[in-house]
Order: sequence, then C-alpha cells, then structure tokens
Amino acid sequence: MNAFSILQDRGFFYQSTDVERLRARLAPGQLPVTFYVGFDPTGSSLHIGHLLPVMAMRWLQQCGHRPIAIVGGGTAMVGDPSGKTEARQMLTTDEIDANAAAIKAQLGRFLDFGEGKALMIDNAEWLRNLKYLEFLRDIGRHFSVNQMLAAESVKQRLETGLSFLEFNYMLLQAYDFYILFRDYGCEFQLGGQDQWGNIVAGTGLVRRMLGKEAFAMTFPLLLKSDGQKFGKTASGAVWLDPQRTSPYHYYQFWRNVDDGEVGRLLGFFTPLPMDEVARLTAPGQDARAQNRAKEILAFEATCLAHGLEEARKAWLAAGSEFGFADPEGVVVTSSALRDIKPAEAVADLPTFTVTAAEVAAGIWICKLLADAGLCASNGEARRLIKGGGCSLGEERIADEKRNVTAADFKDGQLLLRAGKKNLRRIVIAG
RNA sequence: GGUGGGAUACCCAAGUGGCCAACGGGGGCAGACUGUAAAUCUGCUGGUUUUACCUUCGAAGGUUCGAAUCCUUCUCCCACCA
Repeated sequence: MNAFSILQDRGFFYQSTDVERLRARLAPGQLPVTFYVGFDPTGSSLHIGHLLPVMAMRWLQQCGHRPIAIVGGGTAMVGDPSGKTEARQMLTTDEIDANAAAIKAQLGRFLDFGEGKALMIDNAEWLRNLKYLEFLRDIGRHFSVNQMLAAESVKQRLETGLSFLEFNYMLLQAYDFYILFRDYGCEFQLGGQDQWGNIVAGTGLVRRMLGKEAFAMTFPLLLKSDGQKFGKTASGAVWLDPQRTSPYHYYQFWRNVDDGEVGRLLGFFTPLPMDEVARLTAPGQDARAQNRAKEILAFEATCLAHGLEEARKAWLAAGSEFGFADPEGVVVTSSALRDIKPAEAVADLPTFTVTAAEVAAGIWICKLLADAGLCASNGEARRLIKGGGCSLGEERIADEKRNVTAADFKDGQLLLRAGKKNLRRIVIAG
C-alpha cells in the first residue's frame, strides 16, 4: 500500500508540498525514500507529545522507506522559536549529548535501527564546526529576510521580541536538510505543523543549492477536544521512560482519554487496521464497547512503548483494580489483547515495602501516603484524608492521625488508596 | 545609550506598612454522580511535630515594633525615544 495513503488515512497528514508528486514518489515500486524527522534533545526522555512523528516514521519504515532521526545536538544550542513565546534556556553540550543518547534508545523501540534500515544522526556533526563567513556566503545568500519575516512563526515572536540567534534557527534547520540530501540522499522531511516554515525553507534551499526536488509534510497539532495540549497530566508530561512514567501509568493515561478521542488515537498510536478502528469506535456504542476500545488503545500503545509483557501486566493490573470492560471477549478485535484472559489476573500493582519494625511501631497514615509516593507531602496527605479521598483496603479513612498497624494487614499486604485511581500495595519486608 | 513601566505561588492576576500563606480566574487533586469517560455540583490547592510555628511575593542589603508593600544596589524583561 502507498505509504502516503496510509499516513493520510490514519490522520497524520496536515499539509505537504506537491501532494501528487509526493504520493507518486512514495508509491510501491519506486525506490525507497530516505526521510527525516528532527528531535530536540532538550530533555532526557521523549514524551507522548513526541510520539506522533515517531509513529509516522514507523509506518513509512514498514513500507520500506528509510528513516533518519536527527537529534538536534547542534540546533538545540540555538533553540527553535517556533510556537514559543519566550527564548528557550540554553543547555550545555554535555547535557545535549546525554539526552541524545537516551532518546536514541527510546526510538529503538519504535523503529528498526538494523543495518541500513534507519539512521540516527546528530546534526552537531556539521553544525558545530560551521564557519560563520562561509555559512553566510554559501547559505545565507539564499534566504530572503523579507520572506522570513513573513513566516507565521516569526511574526508571532516579533510581538514579544526575537533574538538574532533564534532568528537563525530556520537557516540551520534548512541547512540540515541540505546536508542530509547531499550526503545521505534524504529527500523528504516531516515535522509538526509548527515546523512548516522551517521545513519548506529546507526544500527551498535544496532546490537552490542542488537543483533537486525535496518533499515536505507536516502533522496536525494534536489537541484534546477541549483545546488543551495533549499528553499532559497532573504530574506533567507522560514520558516514555519507565522510570518517569511507569508502564502501568502509561497504560492508564491512554485508558482514560476522552471518549471522542479514541478513534483518532487508535489511528495514530496503534497498528490496528483502520476499518477495525472505525468499527470499534462506531457511533452509538454501549459503554462496554467504548471501554473495550479504550482498553485496546491503552494496551496497544503500551505494547509499543514497553513491550507485550508490560502491556499485559498493565492491563491485568488496571482490570483487576477497576474491572474489565469486556471479560467475555464479545468485542471482536485483531489486537493481541483478545488472547489475554482476565482469569490470568494476578494483580501486579505498584508496591511499597515497609519493615516489620515500622509496622510494629505503627506508621502514621499521612507519612505512609507520602513515603509511598501517593502524596507529595504529609500536608497533602492530610488534605486528601480531610477530603475523604483516602482508603485502606475497603475502609475509608477519616482520621488523619490514624496509625497503620499489623492489624490492618491481611496476608502480609494492604492496599492503600489515594483517590480512585492511585494506589499502592503495601507489603512488609522479610 | 536615554526615559518610563514591570518581575507575586503550576499559569494568569490582585494586593502598595500590620486584618497576607497572600483576593479572583485557569489548571490540578479529591468527593458526589457515572462507564477508570464527558458534563455538572462540592471541597482542597507552600511546609511542619497543624488552635502554633517555619519558609515564600526577581536577588542582596537597609529603614521599622512590624515589609510582598518604604529606601539602596544588582539581575532580567517590556515600552517609547535615540
């Protein structure tokens, strides 16, 4: 199938250069296309907000095309002004290098970095050693300041101020594309909708410098139906790094998306065929079907990010905690989830260990909530209890001075809840 | 370079000597209702050993019985002028 059609059907297409030529270039039977997407190494982990391009790369790779992930070690030193109202803080080269390494490891879960199949390149390779005068003469001459000023991303920043350093970002990104085209045969760049100006600057530079045609495409901005940014929760971003966001919480993030989002998200973040997605999310479904669709979304997304085993554990843990949407397997799906039965459920809940001595002495409930990571402080734990949001096993806790003792444990364990969705299994060590 | 304005908690934003741990809104968390959804209503939203104390209103000093509020210096941002 034409990679272009796949991206379009699944909702990845926002805008591109010449649609028909791009579709023709990506058609089966043509030579594989080398394409690239840039990632900012400004953090040490990707989060859900980065995932849309990653999934698009995955589809393209599966159609036989070759992805290049550019980790912008060079451009990160400048900072992209697009979509930001303020200048970004600077990172040291050491920080950038460490972040780039971490990001590569995460991308490896989604892309096949096998021999010749995909590349990960740090643009610091060519950017850090640029000679200013040469760059101005060879590259700068191809850019019209008038045009740059007209770019939407620059316009916005003209309101609040834009340093010359940031203004140069577009040239650097265009230069990346030129180098990749020249040295790696990369003819296609993808990016977020806010990158459009930077990306077409690149295709323009390639045309002027090399007289060749390069392609560009952008993804839609992913927002929740209420206009909020997607992928943020109370605790901040939802990370791919299991140290920051556990597979269980990762699963839960997807499990709890708004009803209206499920279809779109299944298209973006799971490999399920689109006709199945349409069927799963057809209008007028009952609660079981809607929740099953969310389970499938969460399961598949977790499977990609953390692997089948973690996804299975997350599904079982969440299901044994909140109930399974479709325990009989009535809803038809091609997802591997259909082969996992709730009967296997052995609750694999986040666990916190206390010592026998602590239990013997009695543990203050607020301290336990805080230590177990359910509350940020004792004070927050107090407020939680005052608000009626804490329970121990089946018992709602009303007394903020209560101590947890051996009598509260059953078979050496105890379920401590903060709200409906956060809990810890408390076990006694030894 | 000159002149004026600004910096308050996660974000926006009041407060211009004691009633300020600091109005209000957003966001978030929790409770009720539900389907682990949305919408709605309610409570909470600096820390601690919680009727009290401690730290916080850009940074550092100072005045005062007492400062987010007054003074000095510094840093950063914005506007206008050059």
